[in-house]
Amino acid sequence: MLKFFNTLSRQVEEFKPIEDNKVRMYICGPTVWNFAHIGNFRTFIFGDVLRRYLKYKGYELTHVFNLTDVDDRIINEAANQNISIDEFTAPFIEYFWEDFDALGNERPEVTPRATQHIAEMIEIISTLLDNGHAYASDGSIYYRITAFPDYGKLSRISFSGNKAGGSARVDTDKYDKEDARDFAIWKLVGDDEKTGWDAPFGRGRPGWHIECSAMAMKYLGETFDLHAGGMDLQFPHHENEIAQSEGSTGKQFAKYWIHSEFLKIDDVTMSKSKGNFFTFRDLCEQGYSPLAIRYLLLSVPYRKQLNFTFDGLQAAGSTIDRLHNFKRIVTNGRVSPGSNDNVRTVIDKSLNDFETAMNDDFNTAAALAAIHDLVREINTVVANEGLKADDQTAVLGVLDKFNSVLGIFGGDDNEILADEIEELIAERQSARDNRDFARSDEIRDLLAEKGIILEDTKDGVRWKRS
RNA sequence: GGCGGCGUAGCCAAGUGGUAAGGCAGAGGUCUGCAAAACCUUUAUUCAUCGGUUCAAUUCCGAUCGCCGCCUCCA
Repeated sequence: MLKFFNTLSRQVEEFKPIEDNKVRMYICGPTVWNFAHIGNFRTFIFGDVLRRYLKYKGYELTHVFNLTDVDDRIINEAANQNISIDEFTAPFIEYFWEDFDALGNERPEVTPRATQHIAEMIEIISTLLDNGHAYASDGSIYYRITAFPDYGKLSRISFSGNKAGGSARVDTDKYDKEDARDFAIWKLVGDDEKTGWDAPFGRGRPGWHIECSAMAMKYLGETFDLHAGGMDLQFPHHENEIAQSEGSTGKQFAKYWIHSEFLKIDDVTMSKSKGNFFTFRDLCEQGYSPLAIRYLLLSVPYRKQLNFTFDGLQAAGSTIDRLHNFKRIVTNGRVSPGSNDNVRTVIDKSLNDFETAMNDDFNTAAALAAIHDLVREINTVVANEGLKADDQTAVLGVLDKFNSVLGIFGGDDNEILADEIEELIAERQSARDNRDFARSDEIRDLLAEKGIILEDTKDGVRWKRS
């Protein structure tokens, strides 16, 4: 039974989708030209684990992940360069998916773009104008928060707490709004501007939040199961999505909301000014593997701030090596026929612990501990009595299950070596048998140059890629 | 000023009203012609500090200290 923390109710609840076997889920993606820092990727990796676990639980999934290509900087930059928005954003989008894939994420079912859903946004805005949830003022269309009494139910932000001194920052003089909290849903640009879209209420650009309301309801329906995203989006973005969507339909928007926490870097906030702003590619260029980055980012449960350090990344790399080694040893190890009851017990316990942990608000730290327990126990069996054939199949089977959720074992590494290399390995073995260590060391060095590392064990020689 | 989160071994961290998961690093060991790798074992009388409740608190309550996020534009 899957339980997790629902931001709406502020408590851990059992997950019950609207339809028994289907989950409709929306995750806010990045602005396409400003996505690359590692904090964002924690959100995307958690979103990926979320979708994989729902599939693991047998749900048929429709997962919408939007790419924001409407923002002032994009529109203005494209206009400056005298190219279309699509032409401007295409390279950024391609770059994004490369990173997304390299981190081992599955592509969501639907990946809509805001610029292709302007008509749907206009429709919602028209409804909101008609039913009194929006008004035109000072060249823009604003959402009327006083018309939506539920406003603030997600983030529980109390505007009355803002004080005039200190940090109050709602500047009521700046715009001609009825209420300081009202936010723009359509920003008029005037007829002479090239950059905008025609609408019944005037040529303009959509506000930030309306795109997600439009795309979520288009692909998932007016009410759907699950909406996720980073903590930074909880307010105002998600609060405003609710206001717009529920204001226009009168129905509940998303039943469950999940927000993942952000990163600290060496205990301080990540920011460009602090010089601790990393992108995924920065880290790859420094030699850290994508799987190590993935492991680190999901090793701490999503609701905790994760303290990102290079020591931690190094440690994650070692851990990933150990897990991959384990899979390699089980895959390539010699086995005798039959099975071992103890091994079955270990496997069952590990799988049970894993699912219990994931069911408990996606406790990935505890889920990983269940995997490590399995690794240790099975390694001991391999070292002592050796693995039986049926157990080998069962262990690999459970590893596949873990991997289908967490994606940390990478692809199939049951690689076949070139004949020439196999021959060298065999030749070295016979040289060792003849105590011709000069020749055997020579071959070992030769293979090392080719990126093949040999390991002598009591069960014979093993190899791996360096 | 308002709201929320966090503080557990050298590091990253899970967790619970009944006496501390897991990983990394370290130490010891096994294996080995050597080396490397791999594997195994091991590492907190204690959970920021001080009070309180309780038979019992790291876990509940209060205070203090420290750290982080949101409350503004842009997305």
